[in-house]
Amino acid sequence: MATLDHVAQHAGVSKATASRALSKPSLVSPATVARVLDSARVLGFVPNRTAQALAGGRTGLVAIVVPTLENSFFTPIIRGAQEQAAASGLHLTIAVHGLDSPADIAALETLSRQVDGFLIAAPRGDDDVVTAAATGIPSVLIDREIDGLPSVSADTATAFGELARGFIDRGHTSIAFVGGPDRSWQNAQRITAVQDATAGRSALTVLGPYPATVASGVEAVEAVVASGATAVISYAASISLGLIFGLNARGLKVPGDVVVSADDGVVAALGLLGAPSIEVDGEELGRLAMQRLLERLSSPGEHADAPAKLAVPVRWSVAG
Amino acid sequence: MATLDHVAQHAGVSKATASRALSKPSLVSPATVARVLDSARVLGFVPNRTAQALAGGRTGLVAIVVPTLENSFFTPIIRGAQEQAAASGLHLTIAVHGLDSPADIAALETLSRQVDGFLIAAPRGDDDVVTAAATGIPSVLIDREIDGLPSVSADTATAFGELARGFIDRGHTSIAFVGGPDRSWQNAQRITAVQDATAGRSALTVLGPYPATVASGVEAVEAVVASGATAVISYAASISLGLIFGLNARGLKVPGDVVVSADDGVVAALGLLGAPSIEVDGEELGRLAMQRLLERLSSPGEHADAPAKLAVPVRWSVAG
DNA sequence: GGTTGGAATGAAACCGGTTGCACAACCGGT
DNA sequence: ACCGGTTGTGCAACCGGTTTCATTCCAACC
Repeated sequence: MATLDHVAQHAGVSKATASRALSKPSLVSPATVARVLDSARVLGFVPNRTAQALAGGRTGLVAIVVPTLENSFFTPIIRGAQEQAAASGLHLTIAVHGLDSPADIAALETLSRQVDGFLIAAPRGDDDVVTAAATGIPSVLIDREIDGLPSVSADTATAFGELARGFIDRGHTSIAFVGGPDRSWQNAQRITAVQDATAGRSALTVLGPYPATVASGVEAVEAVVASGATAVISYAASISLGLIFGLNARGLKVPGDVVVSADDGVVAALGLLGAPSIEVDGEELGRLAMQRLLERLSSPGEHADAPAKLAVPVRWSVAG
Repeated sequence: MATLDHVAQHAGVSKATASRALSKPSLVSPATVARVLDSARVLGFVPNRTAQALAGGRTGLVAIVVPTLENSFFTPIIRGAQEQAAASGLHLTIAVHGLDSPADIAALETLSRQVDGFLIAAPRGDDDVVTAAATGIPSVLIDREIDGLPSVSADTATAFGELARGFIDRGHTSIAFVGGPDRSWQNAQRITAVQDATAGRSALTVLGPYPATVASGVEAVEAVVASGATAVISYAASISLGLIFGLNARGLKVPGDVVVSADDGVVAALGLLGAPSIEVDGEELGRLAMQRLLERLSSPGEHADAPAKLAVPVRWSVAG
């Protein structure tokens, strides 16, 4: 395996010059640069990332923390982040937890010494816990907003409100909201949005919390039916899928007792069936968050400026 | 940030002794070990992975290559692998591609210089391409078997065959198989299993290839209906979901024109509805594969023995 | 023509661990 | 009392780059 030393020798220059020729060519005469580059090519030189990392104080590794992998909402986010990181030559590693137990916090503390930055998606922990974890290492939140921390979130609240309004306009007078995890920021946002939209205009039953899985959608059917709602809005696409299954199994037709889904590529399929839906571009979310993180990594001086909370608009449609 | 030097100083020993006390305690007197450990704790010492990597020639990073993140089949695998890796103090990074294009191969070539080992899940590339990629770096295949390479695969063929037989026993005489990606090894296994089971006993229409998504399930409904099949077996849970949606939308009841699903936690929900199903424990798959990889990493001498192809049994149920 | 300053380069320190080798202390055996 | 053999420890080299600092060379300037 060719090292920088070999390249330098082959090119007849010192290791220092070879290093500069490869990473900061402007500091070296064009002729020398050409010679070094040529030697590197001939020898099939690939710089050792580990050595670079040790010398540069950077690991070349960033971590994304997600509360669960079960919820397919997070996979496009991961992919978007991964692509963006790869474009900058960085690796992405995954840690799975919600940042809401002492063990989680300790794990993140350790992890923070081993990576250059964090992407923290939908953490369940308290504001101060999350803030503590994000302090001392460049971090960007996803789908959670906390003062003082940069974040990228899907602006689903607006869409959920519109959805509720759409149902009311169509004559529904009793709406059910099947809620997601208790400590989810997005869940709180959505509940508030739906509450605001229905206030004084329609009955609203908030159910939950339910984990964002198909199984819990099935499980929630009973409560939905009991609520007497004619329109249902759920926290997540997976829950909606379960709802539709369960309602069908009970002999209820689904475009009829309308069900709404959010957050997922599955929505594309639901869209085909004429269901109202909200579509979050998770890949974009991940990409943007990683972009922000990379910016912070490359210009560490700009801690000062107020970290931006970026709200990414989502697509939604009321009619099928 | 505390370094080994600080710990050594604090404990009143040399850097070398401190290092040994932490990584090879048997070489150091118990009393000294205790003292060093104590100092490390007090100072909050976390070993610098990069330095360890440089000195040890290991990166402490392993990669899992998956063809897509869209198919939720892979997420439990990733989680299982991640947990197992974390238990050994290794990071897991994700690369997304099917190992079937020149760009993919080049990317993997580069990646192989930056990680200690590969987990390659369901690669689409030819045997020799995959073999070439897995050569020169410890690798374990998941859901793909190739002579000469260690692998861990779900033994779904058996289950698919049983499923088909079950349908036939129940009187179905026309079965449709909605196939997955063309170059998927598992898909080929499953088609063969279903063909063998139906041979001479039932008509069989093989449809596809379809990507493993809900949308393609919806898309496949037309072809399924056209085939006249009264029982449908699909390659993946996501496809089955789409099928059920689409069939329902056409006014067809689903336990009735039976649909089978595979490979997913979603199956749990389907099970609730009485649909026949196959359940693969992806987490176990990922865990086992990572275990095999870790073994290879820790004992590099044993290249010699024939690498084992491990077939993990899957749970399946014909009746609801 | 001597001084000044910038460009190009090399020697060596450094990042933070691991490990081969040397050395001292201490063991039981004869 | 002497010796081969552990055991415990420290020194220094090493992994493969990056970076600081000093040095050399040359063109420009007064």
